[in-house]
Amino acid sequence: MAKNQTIKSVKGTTDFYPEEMALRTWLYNRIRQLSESFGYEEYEGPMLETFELYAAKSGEELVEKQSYVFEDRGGDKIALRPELTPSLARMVAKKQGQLNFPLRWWSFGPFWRYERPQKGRTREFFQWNIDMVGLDSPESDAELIIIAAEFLKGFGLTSKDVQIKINHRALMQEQLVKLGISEDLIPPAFQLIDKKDKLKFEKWQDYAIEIGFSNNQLDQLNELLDNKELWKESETLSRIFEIVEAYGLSDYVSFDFSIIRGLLYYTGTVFEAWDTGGEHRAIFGGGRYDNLVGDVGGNPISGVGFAVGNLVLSLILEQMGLTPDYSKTPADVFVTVFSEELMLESIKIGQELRSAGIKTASHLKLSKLGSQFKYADRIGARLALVFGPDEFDADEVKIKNLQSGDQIAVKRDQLVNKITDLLE
RNA sequence: GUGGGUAUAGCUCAAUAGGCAGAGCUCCGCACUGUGGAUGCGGUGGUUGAGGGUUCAAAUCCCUUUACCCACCCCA
Repeated sequence: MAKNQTIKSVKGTTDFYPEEMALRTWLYNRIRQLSESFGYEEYEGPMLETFELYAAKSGEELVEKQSYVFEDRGGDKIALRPELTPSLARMVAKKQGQLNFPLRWWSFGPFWRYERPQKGRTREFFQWNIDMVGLDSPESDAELIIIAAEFLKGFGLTSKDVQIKINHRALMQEQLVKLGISEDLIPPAFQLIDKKDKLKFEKWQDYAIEIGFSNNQLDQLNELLDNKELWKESETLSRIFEIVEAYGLSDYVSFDFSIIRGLLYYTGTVFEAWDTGGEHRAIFGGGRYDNLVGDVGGNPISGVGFAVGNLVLSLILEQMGLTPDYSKTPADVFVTVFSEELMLESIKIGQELRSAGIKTASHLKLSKLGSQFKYADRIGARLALVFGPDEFDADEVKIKNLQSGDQIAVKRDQLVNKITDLLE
């Protein structure tokens, strides 16, 4: 079939063929296990939300340019969710009186952002979100950072491969005020700091002057950015580092005054994880948000959490050879068909094995034994069964080990036991 | 939204200066009608992304267009 005749997939979406799906499921299972080990419960929000939910607080770029928005048949403005935290806030606000705080919740699902796809970025992607809502303390910030570090460590990534960089928005604000930066210059100042590593130094300085920094303030800002001990000025960060150290994970976590986070709703601790080579974009990002539940109509309640996309993480893991081998074994046992007369009996044999909990695929048409073995080998089956006239007369089934080529005959009534033994 | 690159068989890629569109792998068949992987032989598979132009002749040169990739922006 000619390529230009196949119907195209939607730009920026991913087809999960069995191999890719195996990776996704593997990732999901690790996430579930880790989340549950810290006592977090799985939840899920809708893929569709009102546009209004994001309009307030998610940040202009994300809402105005990157959201999939459409009008439904009733005329309501609907968005495909570009992130989960607002949905979480909405769900918490809705049942606020009935929930046991602090909540420890996690989720893994699809998100959509209308962007130009490139390496580590697609329009449809998956995210792990994990949040604690209803407890505002350095200890709760630290727990999320610990989970993040354990997550990375669990894959075999070392502190030399990845780093979690943390900062605190209140600390930044304080320090900027100390420089005599006026209230309305603070948001642009955050942007400026965010751009420090992205622009050439001279350009960055020009930009600073342009938004209203004095030369003196600029010098002082540079001093701030070079100050690796600045976190000591923040009680919260000090406590977080203390706890992280108690967990033996200090290597993974470092202070970085340039971590800002684009989303507007973060109010306290903010953190991101990066590969130390600086080759990829951020692996995850998160932080504390004080006002979000209040913003969607609930009583103000604080939360902290982070989101990990599947793409950058997968790229890094694959690059470092930390993904599992996908030994493709959809079926451990493959039952061949010898002849028209014996086909039903072969299918029955397959059914017996399945009843015993053995993953079994049956051949469903007459064809040469050779091609049946070939197929069995290709799908990764470990054993192939032959049931022909000779076996029928002797009340036996032949079991062939597809790796070694050895073949044995067993009595029909011992087949399940024998195969169970062989597969162990 | 801005900039760069690529497009030839299912996949990876060739095709001198414009001159018969090819190879490897895969797939299918046979050697091997009760046994897969190895080997050998044979075969299927193409409107060279699409549309137009120049030319005796276009995968190749020109124009238009689409898709994909990469970077910026932004972010997971």
